[in-house]
Amino acid sequence: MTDFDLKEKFKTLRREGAALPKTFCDLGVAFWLLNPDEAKHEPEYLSERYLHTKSISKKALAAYAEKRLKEYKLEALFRDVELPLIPILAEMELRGIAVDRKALQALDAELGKKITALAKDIYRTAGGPFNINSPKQLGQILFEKLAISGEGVKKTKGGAVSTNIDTLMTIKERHPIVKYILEYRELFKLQSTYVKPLQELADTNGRVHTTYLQTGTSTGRLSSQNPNLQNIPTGGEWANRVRSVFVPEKGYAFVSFDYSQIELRVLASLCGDPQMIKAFTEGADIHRLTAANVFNVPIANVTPEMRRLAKTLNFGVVYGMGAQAFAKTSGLSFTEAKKFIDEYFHDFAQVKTWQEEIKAFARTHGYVVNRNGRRRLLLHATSMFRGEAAEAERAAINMPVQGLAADIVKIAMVNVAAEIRRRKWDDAVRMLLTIHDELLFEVRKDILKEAIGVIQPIMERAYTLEVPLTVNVKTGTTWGDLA
DNA sequence: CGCATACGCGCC
DNA sequence: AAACGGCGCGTTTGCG
Repeated sequence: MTDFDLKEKFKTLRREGAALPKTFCDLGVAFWLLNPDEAKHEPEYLSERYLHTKSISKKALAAYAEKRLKEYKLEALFRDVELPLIPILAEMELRGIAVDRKALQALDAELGKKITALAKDIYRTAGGPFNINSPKQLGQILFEKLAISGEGVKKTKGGAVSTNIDTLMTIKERHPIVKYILEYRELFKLQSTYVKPLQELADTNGRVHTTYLQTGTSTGRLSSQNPNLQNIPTGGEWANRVRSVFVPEKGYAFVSFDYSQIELRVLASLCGDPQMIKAFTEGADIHRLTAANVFNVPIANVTPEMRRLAKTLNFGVVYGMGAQAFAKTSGLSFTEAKKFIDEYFHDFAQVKTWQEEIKAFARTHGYVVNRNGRRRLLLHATSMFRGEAAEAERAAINMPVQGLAADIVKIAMVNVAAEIRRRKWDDAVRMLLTIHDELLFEVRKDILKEAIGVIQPIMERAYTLEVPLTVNVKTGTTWGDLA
């Protein structure tokens, strides 16, 4: 079977109780691999774009895709990872994940009361009602009507005063209304983005079914929509209440498996930095190591504050962060931030070397590839607009890292699914969600321990890097209380 | 009225 | 002066 959007077709077949084809080829996925930034993957568009004809021939498109996948050395990734993933995603989407509708209803009501009360506080303090959800109106109230000092407050792209979290935090002590706004924002966000939609989207069995977009990112990751189950709040009291509405079926427990520092391990492997490799190989705390290096202190003398900064630095490096951004997220001055970044690249020189190499590659070739041949076009790498070129360079630095991490998770999903099938655990061990570096399962309680013993090593051996992959396992009775 | 955009914010 | 990679989605606002 050769077609576009096979996942949807597989779902239909499964709903009808029909068997899935043994061999299949998804042209949408194929063309996405060839150029993941291509917005459209419909046959009409692709025929015209690549075959220069208005007539649509799946055969011709398939032949073309096959030729190009071979040329780009993407066949293995396509055949062994992306294609086998399709029926797995179809199964996950069909299965869905259960939400506790009573708990959602109660949370909705509770949030509603809190939000109403906060709105009253805000109107009273502001001297009259306005639309708190309108950044424009809020900005006028804060900086004109209440005349709060706008010192140190950034403007938005459109030129208006920003009212985002950062702004509100900096002016928090300048007026009592600000802390009401902050709390209102948090609760309104939770209610409107999560609590209300989840109730709408739950089916008659109380399960919500996300849709995974296999061709939705430029780096190789999956994305999730309608609802997006990859951005459910985590941490914080209210966020945890939201997460806790996700529950396993009766007789099952949730088990989550998350890769520890997968992107940093990938980075260490790609650049071959001896210190980083040693740290991961020995199971050391990478953020402590970084802190010890950039602060020039022994590991034992690293304070929590030093570690916190080092952690920000480590993540930032993967994204191609500059001093400005580091200063902003860390609270350091620009000069201090720059000093630490320079120190970081001095201590981890191979990271710098690798970044320069990949940037040069992007400039020379107009694209980058990761270890599995996954590619991303970056035609702006040679742009004469500095901002545009810098953006492409950051993408060049990030894609091989994020993309390889994505490959590893996908390979793990394929291998785990195969083992579940081999053991005839299809109904007992259900892969429910994939959240970039984490897989969430619901597992029948009687085989909980056994299933963990099977899944964890498969994930840890999914891919061979220069450093070990480690997977943390947690279990729980809701998604909010995994331990 | 629907639609696109700006803004803001949730996650990895 | 200088915006760190990748996403999806809510509300508001202005447009046709």
